Amino acid sequence: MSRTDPVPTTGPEEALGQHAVELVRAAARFTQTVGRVPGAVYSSVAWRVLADLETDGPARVSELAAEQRVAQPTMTSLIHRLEAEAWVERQPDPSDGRAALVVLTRAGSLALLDYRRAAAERIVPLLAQLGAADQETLARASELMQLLSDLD
Amino acid sequence: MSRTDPVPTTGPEEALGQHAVELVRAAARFTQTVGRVPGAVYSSVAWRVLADLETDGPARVSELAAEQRVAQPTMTSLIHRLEAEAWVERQPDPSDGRAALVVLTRAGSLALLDYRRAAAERIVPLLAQLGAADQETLARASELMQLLSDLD
DNA sequence: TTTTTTACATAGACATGCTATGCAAAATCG
DNA sequence: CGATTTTGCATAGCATGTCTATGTAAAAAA
Repeated sequence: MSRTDPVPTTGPEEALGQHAVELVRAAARFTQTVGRVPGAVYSSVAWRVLADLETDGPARVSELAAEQRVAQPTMTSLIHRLEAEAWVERQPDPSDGRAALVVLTRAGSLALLDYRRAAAERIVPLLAQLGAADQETLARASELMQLLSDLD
Repeated sequence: MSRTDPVPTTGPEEALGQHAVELVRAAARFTQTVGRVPGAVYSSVAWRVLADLETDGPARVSELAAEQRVAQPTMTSLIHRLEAEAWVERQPDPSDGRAALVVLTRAGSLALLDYRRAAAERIVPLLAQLGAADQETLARASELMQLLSDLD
């Protein structure tokens, strides 16, 4: 198979598809390059779990796995790591002997606060280089991306 | 350390910071939930490397690492995996005996095409549920996220 | 020509993700 | 009510993805 033969491109009727692919690419690249917080060891899933626990209170492992779209064993091992950091605690669920309730600790809240501070420090200078209209566009896009994530 | 003591929140002057954190969170979650293509084994970095090779032609390992904001050994091992898939080839750089030029193969182009098709199939139905104005907002946000990634 | 720098590979560590499977508790069924 | 099925989580085992530290060979500089 030669490297020089052209590969057919998509037709002009698929503008929405190209927008879709472009959006995923841009969001992934943005997450990769801008969204990395210096010194942060854990993935964005970890921080979103902590944020969800802060917002919604204690939750089961399987609930967290479903929310974050990861397999249950993946969430089990993440929770174990967060437990080792003392950022969450595991409590028995009084209404179900099989389940465990994952609870955010104060140390977890503080770690989340530090993470958010570091993320803001990193990104605000970039956003500040944009005009007000573009900043507004990105704010609205945040809502839309959240909405699409929920739709999924 | 109790779990119930409140953690102080940020002041009202930091609206831009909250927007910044929200944007990162939304982009990361969108990438995690919507951007996952069923059956895709490799990370989004892998697909972006292939896309960059397609757009810009052969590149060195260290160039690719810098572009994707990963360490050089990370890119080395990724290129080895892509080479095992026959999606890229390594060619000696005629002008530098140390360097290796990474070249996209036709199989790599086809794999990229399949990936884009699968991604579009996954995301277009979601985008189609939005109004034209929101679709336009997301298209502009794609450009802005790319711009911010480049600024970084 | 010798030294330093550069480009890439290797080693080793750990996080993140998956599937398959095990175990114990809850729920269901006969 | 006892037996079976389902459910919630843990464990095992594997591959990817990421890092830092270090090695090697070629190029560049001294």
